Amino acid sequence: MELSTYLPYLVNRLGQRFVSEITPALNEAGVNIQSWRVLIALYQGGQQTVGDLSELTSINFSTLSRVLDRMEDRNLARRQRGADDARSFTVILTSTGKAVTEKILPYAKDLEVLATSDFTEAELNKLRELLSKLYMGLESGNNVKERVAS
Amino acid sequence: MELSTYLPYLVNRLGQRFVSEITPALNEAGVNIQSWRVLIALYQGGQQTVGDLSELTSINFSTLSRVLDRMEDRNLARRQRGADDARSFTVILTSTGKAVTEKILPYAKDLEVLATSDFTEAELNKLRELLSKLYMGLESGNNVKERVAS
DNA sequence: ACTGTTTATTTGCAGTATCAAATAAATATA
DNA sequence: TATATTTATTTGATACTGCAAATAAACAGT
Repeated sequence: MELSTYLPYLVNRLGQRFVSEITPALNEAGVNIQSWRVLIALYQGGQQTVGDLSELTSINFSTLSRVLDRMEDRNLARRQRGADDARSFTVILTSTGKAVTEKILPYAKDLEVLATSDFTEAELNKLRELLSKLYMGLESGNNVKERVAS
Repeated sequence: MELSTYLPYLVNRLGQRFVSEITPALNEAGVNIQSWRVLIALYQGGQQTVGDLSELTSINFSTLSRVLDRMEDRNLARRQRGADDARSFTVILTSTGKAVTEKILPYAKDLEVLATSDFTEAELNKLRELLSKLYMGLESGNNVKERVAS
C-alpha cells in the first residue's frame, strides 16, 4: 500500500495541518479547537441539543459534555433543559460566545482562502463534493472490521 | 460562513470518520491509531529517524516520543542511536511489528475501497491530487494569524 | 581545545480524550 | 399505574496529547 496515495492518510494529515494553522488565532481568543468547533456549529446552526451538536461537530459525546462545561465556565454557551423532552439539553450561544466567534471568523475564512489560493472554482467545488460524498458513504457504525471478516 | 462547504470542516470530520472506522480492527490487533500510523510509515518507508517519522505521520514530536516508548514495550519497533549522528535515533520495525502491520493492512485497504466504491478512477485521482496540493500549499509555520494581522 | 549556537529527542506538567458505567427522563408494555 | 426498555447526557477511571523546558550531541567561530 502506497502511503502517498492512501486517502485516510492524505485526509488526516491535511486535517491536522488545518488545525495547527488555526490554533494560534484560537489561543489568542482563549478557546481550543473543540470549543471553536462548537462555536461555529452554534453560530451557524443555531441552538441545538448536545446530541445534535455531537453529530454535527464529530466530537464524541463524553468529550463534548466536558467541552460544554468549560464553555459554560467561560460564558461562551449555556445549556437549557429541553422544553419538550427534559432528557435533552439545548445548547445556546451567549452574546460573549457570538462575539468571540466573530473575532475568530476572519482567520478561519482566511485559512480556507490561503489553502486554496491556486485552486479554480471548479476544483474547489469538486473537492467539496467528493469530500461530502466520501463522508456520507462511510455511514458510521458500518465498520471495516466486520466487512473484511465476512 | 457556511459550515457545509467549509474545507477544514469537511476534511476533519471525514478524517475522524476514517479513524473511527479503522479503530475496531486496530483494537483487535492491540494498537492505537498513532501506533498504526507509525507502523505503516515504517513498513512503507523503511527505517527512519524520529524526526522524519514525525514529519511523515504528522504526529507531534513529544507525542511520538511516547508512542515509540509504548511500541518498544510491545516489541513493535525499536530505537537505535544514529550511526553518523548520535543526536538522532533510527526507528526500526521489528518482525512482530511487521506481522502486526500485515494483519491490519487488509482492513486498511478495505477502508479506502469501501469509502470510494462509487468513485470513478478519475475522481479518485483528482481527489488525491487536490488533497496533496492543499497540504503542500499549507506550509507549516505559515500560519493564518500572522497573515490576517498584516 | 573552549564557548555559544543549533539540532534531535525526551520529560514535566497540565489539559484532553475515550470507554464503560451511572443517572435521569421518556416511552412502551403488561 | 407499576415495571421494563430505550434515549439523552454526565461522570469515573485511565490513557493520551501537546506545549515548553530540559538534555544531549554536533557544529561554528575563535
